[in-house]
Amino acid sequence: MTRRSEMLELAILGLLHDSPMHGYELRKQVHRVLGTVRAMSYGTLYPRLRLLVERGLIVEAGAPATTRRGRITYAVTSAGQERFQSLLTGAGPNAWEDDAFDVHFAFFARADRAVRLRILEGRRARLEERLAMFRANGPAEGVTMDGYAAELHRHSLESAERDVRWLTGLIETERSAGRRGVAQHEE
Amino acid sequence: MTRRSEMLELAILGLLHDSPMHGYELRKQVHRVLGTVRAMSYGTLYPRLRLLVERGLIVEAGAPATTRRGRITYAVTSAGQERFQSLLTGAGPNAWEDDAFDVHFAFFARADRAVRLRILEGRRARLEERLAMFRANGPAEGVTMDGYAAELHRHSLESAERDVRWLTGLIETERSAGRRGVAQHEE
DNA sequence: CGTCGATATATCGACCCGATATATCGTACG
DNA sequence: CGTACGATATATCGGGTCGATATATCGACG
Repeated sequence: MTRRSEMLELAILGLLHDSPMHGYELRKQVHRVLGTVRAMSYGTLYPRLRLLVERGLIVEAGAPATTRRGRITYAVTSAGQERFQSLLTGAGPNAWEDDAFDVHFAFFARADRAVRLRILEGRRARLEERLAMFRANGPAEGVTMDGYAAELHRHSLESAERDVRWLTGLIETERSAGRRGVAQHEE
Repeated sequence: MTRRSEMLELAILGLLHDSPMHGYELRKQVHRVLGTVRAMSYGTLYPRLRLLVERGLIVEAGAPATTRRGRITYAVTSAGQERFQSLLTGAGPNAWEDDAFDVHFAFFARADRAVRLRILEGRRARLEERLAMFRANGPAEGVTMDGYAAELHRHSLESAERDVRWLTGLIETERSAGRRGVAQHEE
């Protein structure tokens, strides 16, 4: 299991939990959550669905009468539910990376506050680490940069700083909700 | 040549033009331009360097006296320069995508204004297209979204909108510089 | 002079992407 | 009706990327 394939598995299991569907529809949903860029190709999705069936995490669940020819509807099994939970709540440093973070975040309603805080803080730490590295070889240092390279550097820095502020706000919300014993964002 | 490999080739040729270097240093520079996320692994870089040598776009150029054992310094050939220019200025829709756009932008000083404008406008159009798709299946529509999914959606939208404004500013600058016959950002 | 972390290249297996092939469904139009 | 067309839907393949690992040298420090 690579980082990427773990993330895709989490996305598939999480979306199928919301409601059973077939591959084509599933991919559209992944696009919705992840954006067009980081989403999954058919060449990845269909083989993976079969693999998940083999491993007993999902099953073909189409009611033959209502199912159009050529369509295969999938649903999560209880083993799949467990796998989803362990991927979501047992999230390690893999979940700090860009695309994996988004998928985890999208399913935050199904994780408790401790897990949410751990992922948010890990993500923020990762971004700050990257910011430090990025600032270290800015245009001020020995590195030569023309106007465009410097502008790109500035803009990237600004975007990352904005994301850090966003995360800080979310962390603060989780913490204050915890203090008051209120779950503000629950489903 | 896939989209990704074209982008990596552009990055390698462009960075080696600035100054000859060996693979390890080259990768650090790619990291600097692209950020840690979208950069290139060694398993991609080293085979590609050898391929570029085979194709005559770069040469091993280490002065044996000043070169540490085990180091191979590369420099662009004139064929490599031409390839760089054709990749940069002949940029098609591939250059509208996230990582490819960044690399092209980093080398803008070596493209003329017409090319820069074409890439900036293409990039903006791609982002706006994505924004439209993204807005279309927001939380308002039939799609059910809990608080976290909605928050992710909102934040992604905001980031993309910010990038569009950034591009619009850059386009305006290029246009007004053109009108006044001034090349503000030139090296 | 010995150890340790940074520098540097090379290679391999797992597996992801993008393109393509194939077929069916919905529907609009004469 | 029927037929043409775009959207829906699954399947597969080759090219190529990633991440891990192996190997070895350099520089600094005590």
